[in-house]
Amino acid sequence: MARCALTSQVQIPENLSTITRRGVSRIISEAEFTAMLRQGRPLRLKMGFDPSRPDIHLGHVVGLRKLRQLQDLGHQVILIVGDWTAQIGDPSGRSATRPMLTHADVLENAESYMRQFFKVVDRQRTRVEWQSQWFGQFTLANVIELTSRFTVAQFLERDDFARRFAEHQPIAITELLYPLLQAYDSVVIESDVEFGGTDQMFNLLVGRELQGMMGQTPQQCFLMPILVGTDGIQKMSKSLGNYVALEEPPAEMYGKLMSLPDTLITPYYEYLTDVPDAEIAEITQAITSQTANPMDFKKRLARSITATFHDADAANTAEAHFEQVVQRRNIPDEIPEVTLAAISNLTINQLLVQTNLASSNSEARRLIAQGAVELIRPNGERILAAASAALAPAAGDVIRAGRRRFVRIAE
RNA sequence: GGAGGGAUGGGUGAGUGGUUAAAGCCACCAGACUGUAAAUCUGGCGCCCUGACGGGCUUCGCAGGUUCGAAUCCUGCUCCCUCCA
Repeated sequence: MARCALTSQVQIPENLSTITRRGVSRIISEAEFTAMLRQGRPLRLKMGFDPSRPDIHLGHVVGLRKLRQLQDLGHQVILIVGDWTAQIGDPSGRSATRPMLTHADVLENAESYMRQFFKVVDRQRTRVEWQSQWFGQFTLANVIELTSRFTVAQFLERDDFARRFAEHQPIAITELLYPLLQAYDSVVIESDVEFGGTDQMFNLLVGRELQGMMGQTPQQCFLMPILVGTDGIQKMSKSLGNYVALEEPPAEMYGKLMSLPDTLITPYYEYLTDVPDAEIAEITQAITSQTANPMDFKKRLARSITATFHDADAANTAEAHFEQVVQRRNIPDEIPEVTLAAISNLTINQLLVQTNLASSNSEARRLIAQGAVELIRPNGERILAAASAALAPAAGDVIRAGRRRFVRIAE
């Protein structure tokens, strides 16, 4: 509805709480923001990203959905590609010398990022700006002018700087520059509202302050809650391996969502779906009172999210796959194959390694000892592999190693 | 410029000459159970040989050395952190 009316006026919703509360950790300042919304002019919504890490996962989606909601009311997203800082490379972390990204890498990463970004955000109402447009001409004089506005003490206030300083962890000088560059972006595009996770609060506030110093109306800061990853403990992040990527294949996406601890069902509904608040309250109630099986809510969640990033068919297929393989322990429809010739004369151990069901001979031995390996005949007969006995697989048989690893023997 | 501290298996972190393939925790894998790849419980978790018992090899920043024996001691190097100036 709103999205087809590109030229229409900005809408002002009567009930702002969907915008200002759900999936929002904090707005600085909420009063100023609602006043801005009521002005009825299209707001410039700033969102930046660093094309050194092109993968988007569900943790990022919380904020992207908020952008989309505001776009649907007629506001404008300005996506800033941090190509300039990305080419320097990220100084943080101990991964010593990260190779400098080439211009081609940056372009490629940016393209990949945007492909994912626009699965949620409306491309029609988005303007893309590259940081190099303004930082390309920056001189040392500009840098000095910019850095002179803040003090080291101010910057050491930032949570992670303070923590790392206290713990004697390294802080690179360039890292201190990051908030400044990000803040300057806000000035250049005259941002009205900037979005980021709660861990971005400091950076967003520097932008707000700098704009004020430069005589602009300070931007509002939208802090998105940190999404807890599939481990149920730490924030979703690629390096922790507890993430669900947007470009994950459907079955993988669905399965990862089913591995969420039950406690995460409610927040995921709240942050990642349009299921109404009242209904989420009912779900929460049903789970806490144990009147329903949480698995069913989780299935619905997994289906819904998978459908968003793929489509309804893919989501249904993923669910069928899950029920078949995980719940009923049957063989999946599509599994890798090896030819009988390729594995003849191999011991069971070697066979498992050859077919990637085990990473090493020792691993294969362990799996067998643990009773994880079996041969499944076309007629359904299952023969558990024992360390001493030969398996003698024939064409058409399937070898299973653990719950989810299979290989079929072809002619 | 000076002084001190540190580098251990995917992560964290014990270990200061042999009982250490290296504690504990996390992650991961498997099995049981089940309501799911949830939860819980049990086991495993360097590589190679072995049906097993067992054996062999490699590993504690890098390179040398001392010793019957080194993650542990010595020398040099690389990298990191802190404090003083």
